[in-house]
Amino acid sequence: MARTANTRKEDTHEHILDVASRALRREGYAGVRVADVMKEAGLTHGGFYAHFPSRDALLVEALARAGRESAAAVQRAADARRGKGVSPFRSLVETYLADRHLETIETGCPVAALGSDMPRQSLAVRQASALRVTRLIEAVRDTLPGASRAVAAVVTGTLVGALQLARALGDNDDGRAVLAAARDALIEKHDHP
Amino acid sequence: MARTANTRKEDTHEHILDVASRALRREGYAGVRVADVMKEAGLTHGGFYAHFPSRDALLVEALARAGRESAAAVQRAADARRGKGVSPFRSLVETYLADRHLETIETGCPVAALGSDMPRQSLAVRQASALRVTRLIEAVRDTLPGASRAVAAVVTGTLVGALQLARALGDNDDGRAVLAAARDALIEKHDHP
DNA sequence: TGTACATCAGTGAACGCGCGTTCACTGATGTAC
DNA sequence: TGTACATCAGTGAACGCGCGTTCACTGATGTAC
Repeated sequence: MARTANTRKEDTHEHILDVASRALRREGYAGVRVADVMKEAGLTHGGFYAHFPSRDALLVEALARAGRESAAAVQRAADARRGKGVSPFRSLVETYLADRHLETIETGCPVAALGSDMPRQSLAVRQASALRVTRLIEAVRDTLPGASRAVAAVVTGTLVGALQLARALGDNDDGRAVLAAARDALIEKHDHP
Repeated sequence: MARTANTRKEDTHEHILDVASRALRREGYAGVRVADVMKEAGLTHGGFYAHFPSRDALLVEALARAGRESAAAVQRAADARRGKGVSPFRSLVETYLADRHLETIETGCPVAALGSDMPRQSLAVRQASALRVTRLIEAVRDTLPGASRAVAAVVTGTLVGALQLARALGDNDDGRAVLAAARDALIEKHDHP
C-alpha cells in the first residue's frame, strides 16, 4: 500500500524533526549540523535531502515543533497544578521559572533558548521565530484575565529574560536566586484570584 | 624606544578589539570570524595570532570590552537626561529600551545581544559572560535606591527580555510596542522620586 | 651623522578539518499478472 | 500463490567551500658604535 510506504517515511521525518528540535534548543541555531542530527536519529546524512530541501528548512520546521512541544509541556504541568486550586497564571510562572528549567533547555522554551540569535537568521527562520514570540505572548495573555497584549508582552519579557540571566549565571545559587525573585515579583504583581 | 613599538602594537590590538566587540554583538558568538575581523580592521588574518592566542581569547576580551563600552554609553545618555531632572532609573530605562536600540545592536548591550547563547560557550567565555550579567544587574541596582539584588535582577530580566522580544518581532510597530509597554511598566512600578 | 645590524609588526600561502550538499547505488518493500 | 518488475527509503563516497591555525618571509623601525 502506498499509505504504508508514506507512513514509514513520515515516521522517519517526524523522528528527524524530534531530534532536531532538541538539538536546536541544546546547541542553538549555529549548532545544528545535518550530519549530527541524522546520526542521532540513527540514519546516515545522505538521506537528509529526501526529507528536507535544505538545512534552513529543517530549522524552520524544528523551531515550530519545539514551540508547540514546549507550549504543550507547560500546559500539562500547569493543568496538573490547577487541579490543586492554583491559578493558571501562577501555574505558568512556577512552571516556566522552575529551577528544573535551568537544566532542561533541550525540551524547554525555544524563545528563551534562542531569543538573542533570532534576528540573525535567514528570512524564513526569522519569520518562524517571530511567530513563536507572538504565540508565547498569547499563551501568557490567556492566563491573565483581562490583560492587554502590552501587559502580556512585558510579563513574557520578564519570563524569558529572567530564565536567560539565570542560565548565564549558571545552574547554581546565583541562577536559582534570579528565578525565585522573578517568580515572586510576577506573582505578587499579577496574581489576583 | 621600546615604548613606541609597544604603543603601535597596542594601538592595533585595541583596534582589532574594537572591531571584534562590534562584530560580536552584530553577528553573535558563532558569527565572529578571525579573517573577517582582521579584514575589517584593515589587516591580514595571519597577524591575528601575534595579538591573541586563540579565537576564544578574542571572544573573552571582546565581550569584556563590549560590556564596558555599552555601560559607558548608557551612563552618558543617562547623565544627559539627568541634567533635565529625570531620575537615574527612568533615564536608564528610557535609554536601554529606546526605539533606537532596536537597530543599534552592534554598539548596544552584549547581554541582550548574546544572552541565549552564553551557556553554550567555552568555560572562559561563559565566565566572562556571567561577569557581564552580574555587572549589568549591579548597574541597574545602582539606579534603584534601596533595592535588593533580587529586585534589580528581575528588572534586568525585563530589560533584556523585552529588548530581545522586540528585536525578534522586528524593527516595526510590533517590536516598538513591546519596548513602550516595558518602559511604562518599569517606570510605573519602580520610579518613585 | 652615518652605517651595519637587530628587532618588530604584519604578510600571504598553506595546512587540516568539518560542514552542507549531491549523486550513483543498494536492499527492502510493494505491485502486476 | 508465485514470479518478474517497479518503486521507495536510505547508504556512503565525493564535491567544493570556509574556517582556525601555522609559518617562513618581508619591509619598516629602532639600536650600537
